[in-house]
Amino acid sequence: MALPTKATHQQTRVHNERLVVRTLYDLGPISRAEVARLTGLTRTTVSDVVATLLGDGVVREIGRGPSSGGKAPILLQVDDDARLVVGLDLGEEHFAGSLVNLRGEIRRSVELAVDGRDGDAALALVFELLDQLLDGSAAPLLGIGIGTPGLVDSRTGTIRRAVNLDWRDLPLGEIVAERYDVPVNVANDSQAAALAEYTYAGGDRVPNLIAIRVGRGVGAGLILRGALFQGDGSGAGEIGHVVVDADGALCRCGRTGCLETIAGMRAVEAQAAAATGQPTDLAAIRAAIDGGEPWAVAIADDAGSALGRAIAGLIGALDIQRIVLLGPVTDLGAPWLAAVRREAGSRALALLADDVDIAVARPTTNVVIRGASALLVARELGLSLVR
Amino acid sequence: MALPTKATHQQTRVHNERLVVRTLYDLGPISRAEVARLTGLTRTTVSDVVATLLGDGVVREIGRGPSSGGKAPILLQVDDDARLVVGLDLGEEHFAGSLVNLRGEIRRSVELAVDGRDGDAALALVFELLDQLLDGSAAPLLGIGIGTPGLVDSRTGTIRRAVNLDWRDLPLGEIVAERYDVPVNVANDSQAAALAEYTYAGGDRVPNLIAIRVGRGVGAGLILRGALFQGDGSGAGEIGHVVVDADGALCRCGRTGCLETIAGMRAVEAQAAAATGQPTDLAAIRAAIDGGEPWAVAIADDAGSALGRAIAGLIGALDIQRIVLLGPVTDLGAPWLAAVRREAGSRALALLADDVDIAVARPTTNVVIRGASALLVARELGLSLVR
DNA sequence: GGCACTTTGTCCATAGACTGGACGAAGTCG
DNA sequence: CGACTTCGTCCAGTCTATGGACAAAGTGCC
Repeated sequence: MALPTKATHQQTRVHNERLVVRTLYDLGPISRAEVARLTGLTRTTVSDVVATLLGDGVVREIGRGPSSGGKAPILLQVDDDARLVVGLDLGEEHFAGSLVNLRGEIRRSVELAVDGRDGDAALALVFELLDQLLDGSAAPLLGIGIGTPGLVDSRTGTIRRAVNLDWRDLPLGEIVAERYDVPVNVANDSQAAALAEYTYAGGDRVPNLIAIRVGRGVGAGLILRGALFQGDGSGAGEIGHVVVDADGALCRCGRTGCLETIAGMRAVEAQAAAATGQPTDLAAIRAAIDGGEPWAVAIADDAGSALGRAIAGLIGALDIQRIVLLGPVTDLGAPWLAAVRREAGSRALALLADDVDIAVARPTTNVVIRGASALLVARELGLSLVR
Repeated sequence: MALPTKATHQQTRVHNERLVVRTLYDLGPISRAEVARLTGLTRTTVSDVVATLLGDGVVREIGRGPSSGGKAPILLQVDDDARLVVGLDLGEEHFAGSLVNLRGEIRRSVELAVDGRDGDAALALVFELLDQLLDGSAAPLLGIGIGTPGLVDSRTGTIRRAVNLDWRDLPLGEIVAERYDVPVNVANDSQAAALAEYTYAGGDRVPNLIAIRVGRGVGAGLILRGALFQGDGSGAGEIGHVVVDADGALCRCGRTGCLETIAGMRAVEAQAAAATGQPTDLAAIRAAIDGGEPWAVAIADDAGSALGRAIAGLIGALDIQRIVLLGPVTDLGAPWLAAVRREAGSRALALLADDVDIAVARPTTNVVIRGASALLVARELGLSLVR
């Protein structure tokens, strides 16, 4: 059994520094005195820590706040652009990347077409993307976060399997870290989404959260006790291939009746095509739902129900109250979401299900990029997201 | 959002003290110098900490070891009986308890029949059990660990719901802690079992583990990243009430078709009664299975299959490779276990399912008692099992 | 046996970091 | 305008880890 590390004064300091930064980040702009009250640290210590942070440029004084009967407080704020991170989204058709600030706001973006490249050629494309992004960037770079489909071991930064790029056990994190000399974190796309939801939740952050991405595939990212949970083989959250109907349709994974074959984007589109007699994409289905077409509503209900049943299983197993849905299929709108909630609520222990909040994420430019960047932003804030 | 706590010097000290104790506990008898090398602490600090521990009686000097070319080291060892903890198992028919030493060895046991008591009378019985156990005990008591059926919030020690004892939102931990003036930890029986499997696994300890207890109810205890995971509402692992067949039998929770109504002990016995036309308990079913009776094998297969499907969901969601089964229903033996493995293996992503090890726990004297005690032993060693 | 060398455990001065009280600065309120 | 409050800083004090020095107690070689 590996022994944990000893405790030193430096660690105490680092811990408290991060505590102060995080407090300012989440609840800012606030004064030193307020930070002291919130954290339990003395005003002396907070002042000392803040002096360091001001010196590093991570925090700024932005003037006086309203007095509450005494001297007016000097308000402090994290300088969102004091540090930058890179977030990459290695998608199936495009490699996209952005420079992102501490608040997850995108400052510059680059996108390159994959054009069927794989293996080493795909790796070279990653380098090109990074070079373009970093060229002439101003603020110090905290690190690089990478989101990719497939099975990823975030602790080592290894891509265990990414079918379309023909990568297998590729130590991508290590390779990139060496080339650019900054920390690198790698996660799959559902996990990245969960990290984004968690990190950028602001004061509304909760320690346990499930983000479910419903697109071509169905996958979940689990944040448990404030950190990404990946399980023993990096496969935690791979709920898309749990068999929900043994007599169901053949799945690309080789089994039949996986959740993906009922709730996934392709399944939904195939159902719609069968109903209309012609190829029908999600947008068309949504339009039909809005137009009140019964077949479209029924399809949304079916897909949502299947997902809801899977979520009920998650609730029973983990008792997590915040569940965020995202991905293309969420476009199916209210009837779909209602079906998800109905099934999730009625198939788990009532005492647990009643407190669950299932919602669709605010659509943002690029969740994967933001999530990938979150890995590094969180590190600066002392939220060790990967353990 | 609850802010984490600040770091202080005292915490540094506590951390290092525990680090030293754990090193001695796991690798004992060794010298101060060796501890310093293993932990990275200076010899000065280790000496200082050890002085405290000697004063507390937790550690003993047991003479000189062999020299390796210099002054012979003074060997140190944790005194296994320097502290005791109490583990309680509040079962449906009996309340059992034991005094346990730091190594998990049972020193004294007491068992009292419940005889239908509930509410305050049941609470009084807990007190009587504890009084008998503690009467005349020598070594200082570290604390009391309690395992009980039902929904338990381990952080606060509150029993949220225990149907058969008619307890609801009972702050059992607080009550007992106040009466005996020691720390108290409360966990439900599945969680206690998981903790026992984890803590006393010896060199075979893995950070992620699921223990599933199949008796009258079906419940799981989750050890994730080396700590008990309870979810947002203390209900993590309550898989017995996930609906697996919406058209199934009525469950005591009010819904229909919960896992418990198919895989639980009562369901199995009811099936058997229907097949034989007379009341048939688990032992009788087991005998019938051993005798090759088709109806009995079919019942075992049905019950095992349902549990296996639920486990497949867990594997997909969490990718945990060590799953331990325990409780009365495991007596159904090989056909049941085979069904569990078959369904679990064929209904989760093959890449994940292939590495999973599903086994029945070695029957031990009392898993719940040992698990409950583990909570406190681990605390002394600085393995925070509950977070 | 004597000497050089190693290892152990302790002592002591020092440094890093938090604490708590005191104090001036800068507000509010009557 | 004076009493009171709040903010931020300063300073002395305390806790705890650190690193070097040193005596004690071994081993090994000549």
